[in-house]
Amino acid sequence: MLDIRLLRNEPEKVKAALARRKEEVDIDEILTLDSQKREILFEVEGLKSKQNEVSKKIPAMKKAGEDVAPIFAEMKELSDKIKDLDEKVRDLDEKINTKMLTIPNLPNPEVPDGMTDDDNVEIRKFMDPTQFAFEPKAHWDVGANLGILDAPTAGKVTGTRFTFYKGMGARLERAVINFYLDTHTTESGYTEIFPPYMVHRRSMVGTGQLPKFEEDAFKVAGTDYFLIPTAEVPVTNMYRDEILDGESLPIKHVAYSACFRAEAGSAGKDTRGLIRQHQFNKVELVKFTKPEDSYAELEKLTNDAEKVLQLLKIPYRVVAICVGDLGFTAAKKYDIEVWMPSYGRYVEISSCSNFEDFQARRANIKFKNSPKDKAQYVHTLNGSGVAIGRTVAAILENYQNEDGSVTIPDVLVPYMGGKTEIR
RNA sequence: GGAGAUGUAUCGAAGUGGUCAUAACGAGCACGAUUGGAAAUCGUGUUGCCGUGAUGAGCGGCACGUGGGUUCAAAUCCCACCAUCUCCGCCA
Repeated sequence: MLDIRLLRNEPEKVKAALARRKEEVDIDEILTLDSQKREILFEVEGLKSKQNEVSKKIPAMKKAGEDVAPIFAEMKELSDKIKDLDEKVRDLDEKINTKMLTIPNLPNPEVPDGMTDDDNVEIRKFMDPTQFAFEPKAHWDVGANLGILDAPTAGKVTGTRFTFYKGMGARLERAVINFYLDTHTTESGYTEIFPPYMVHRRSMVGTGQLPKFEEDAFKVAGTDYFLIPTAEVPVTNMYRDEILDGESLPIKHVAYSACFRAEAGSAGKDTRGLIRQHQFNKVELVKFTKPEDSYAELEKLTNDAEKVLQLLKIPYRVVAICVGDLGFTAAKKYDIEVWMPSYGRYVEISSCSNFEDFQARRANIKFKNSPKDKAQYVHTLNGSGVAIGRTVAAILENYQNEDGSVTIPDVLVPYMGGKTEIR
């Protein structure tokens, strides 16, 4: 959420920033509602002040035996007026709030222009795309041939966009999860969290999934719970409505979770394989920082995510996301994309974002440097560190051999019970 | 799922309709006094949000788990919901 005072004080700046994203938001309408609200607020607060003043005198008057009936009548009138105006303020507040919650974050000025992923800018590369002396297969064929991935059975049991992992496939998924968690906790200093996979509405609003994108989420019937689309939601909301000690910042968490996405707008896209599933595994990195540190921390977070791919020796590149591809909540974002031979291109495996105070304002997460300081909003950041299913897909494709077997990356061998290949 | 209890500042906790929420009392924390230094002791200070104002001071409003209601007036009375604890039931 943006600061409404920013809208009041610098409406042109806000409009210009939103225009870069080609977002149509009626700022002036919000400002009109806001000034109406403040006008009524001013009036009703004056009336309340009077009400308080008179109420204080009543006990003494009663004690003195004075007739309070006329005052009661007068106060009743005042009280009714206050209730009426309070309701108007409440209505206006709700309208303003609803609109504010649907305004996306303002992009950082450094974010490149452009509306599609073609406009994203490559920043750096690790290794070259894998070269094969034979015709490489797509991971869904590699997995099916080895009997370790089984989409048809998932179709029978659940539906499309689900997969059974079997045998060494299941083991590989678990190995990658543990390798990522171990690396981020022991080498990069993140504290591990294992969060709930369901959250209530307020948490989804806190991180920005709601109210605008309800169709993307799975809602649990008969409850107010949503299946989490990413561990970012429960982990960020751990600190909702809290004022943190500045000494404790930055807070760094790593969380494994299953993630659930309705993929409402993706019909027909990436229908085969592990790339786009309704349920997938992900290890997520989440940071809470002081405002002045957040951009340096974004670089570090991106590097932390890259590190696991370097250790796995999978070719990847990092791109700076353009304005139009930023998503709703980010002020700046890097994607890490792995080389996927079946796609003949790089495919996103991680998004690392700085939300600045956009989520912190929604979720009301603040910090103080000392008890005397005024509380201010933290900056929140997160990034995949990284997606598990897409990692497994990348391993099956980049590490495949001509005979259909797959070599296990060295760093995963201990996690695979010493096995060096799947065949 | 059933029964009961609880929810007040950083923590414990008092307050059961008004003149004790500038929240008693105790502890913590910060600063000061005292001390060679410390402990102890004494003193002062110590929530957040909104409006106005300059992001200051000051002034006003709001907040006693959350949301409603009754009343001239609600921490206090009523209703609903949420969370925690205890017991029972069920269960991995």
